[in-house]
Amino acid sequence: MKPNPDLLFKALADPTRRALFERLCLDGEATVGALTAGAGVSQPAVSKHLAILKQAGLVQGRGEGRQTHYSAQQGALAPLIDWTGRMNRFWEARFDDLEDLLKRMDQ
Amino acid sequence: MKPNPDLLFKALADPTRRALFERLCLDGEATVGALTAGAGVSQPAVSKHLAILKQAGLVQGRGEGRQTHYSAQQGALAPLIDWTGRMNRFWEARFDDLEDLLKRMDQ
DNA sequence: TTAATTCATAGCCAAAGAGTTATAAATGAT
DNA sequence: ATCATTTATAACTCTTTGGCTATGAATTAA
Repeated sequence: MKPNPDLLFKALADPTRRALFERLCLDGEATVGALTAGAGVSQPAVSKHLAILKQAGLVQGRGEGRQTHYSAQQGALAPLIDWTGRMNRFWEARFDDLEDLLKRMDQ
Repeated sequence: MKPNPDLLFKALADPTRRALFERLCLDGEATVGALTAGAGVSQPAVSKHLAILKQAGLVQGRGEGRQTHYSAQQGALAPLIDWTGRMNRFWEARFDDLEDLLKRMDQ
């Protein structure tokens, strides 16, 4: 239920998968057929990619008749945003230290 | 020189590699030997991972005598932060539309 | 000079991954 | 009831990847 960063990174590492997710983010809901039209791969390939994205918590599928409408899952990127933020923050912390050092040296 | 998101995602998709990068972010510079001690894999494996991280622009190596000091590259995560931000923003846009719709329905 | 240390590269292997075609399962249309 | 459509799964192939050992290249120590 709670998607760890590992699944997210792995899921988004593949360009085809990332393109699918981007499309769902930008254009909203879409059926497998519509997604297959845009992607450069076969329908089974798209279905497999969607399954992986779903497993990672990035998308959800809503069955309606014989077709499945997929959409991006809100908040799914939060762990990624957290992680990148943390890494950046620590770098800035060291940068602040350097600034402090330079300031002290300046006096 | 400008690291595209694909290289970044691919580089950070591997847990060992992500752990190396995290360590460099949190603890600053470290030699290959020191990094190998922490990682659960052989020294050649660490070297290969570092090469990939370097290729992605995530780290840099400073040769000093027979050892190489690696450190996290500042700003390297910017494309990732951009991308996640964009994806999130579009979702929020749709959310705002929904709010507008609900507000209009309310009247 | 010789020996030891540190890192990178080469070469190999097993596992994972992304793609395909074929087909099953479910639904909708005739 | 039959046929068509839509999606998911199965079975397979091929490539990529992450790991290892062995070794080379460069530097430092004895």
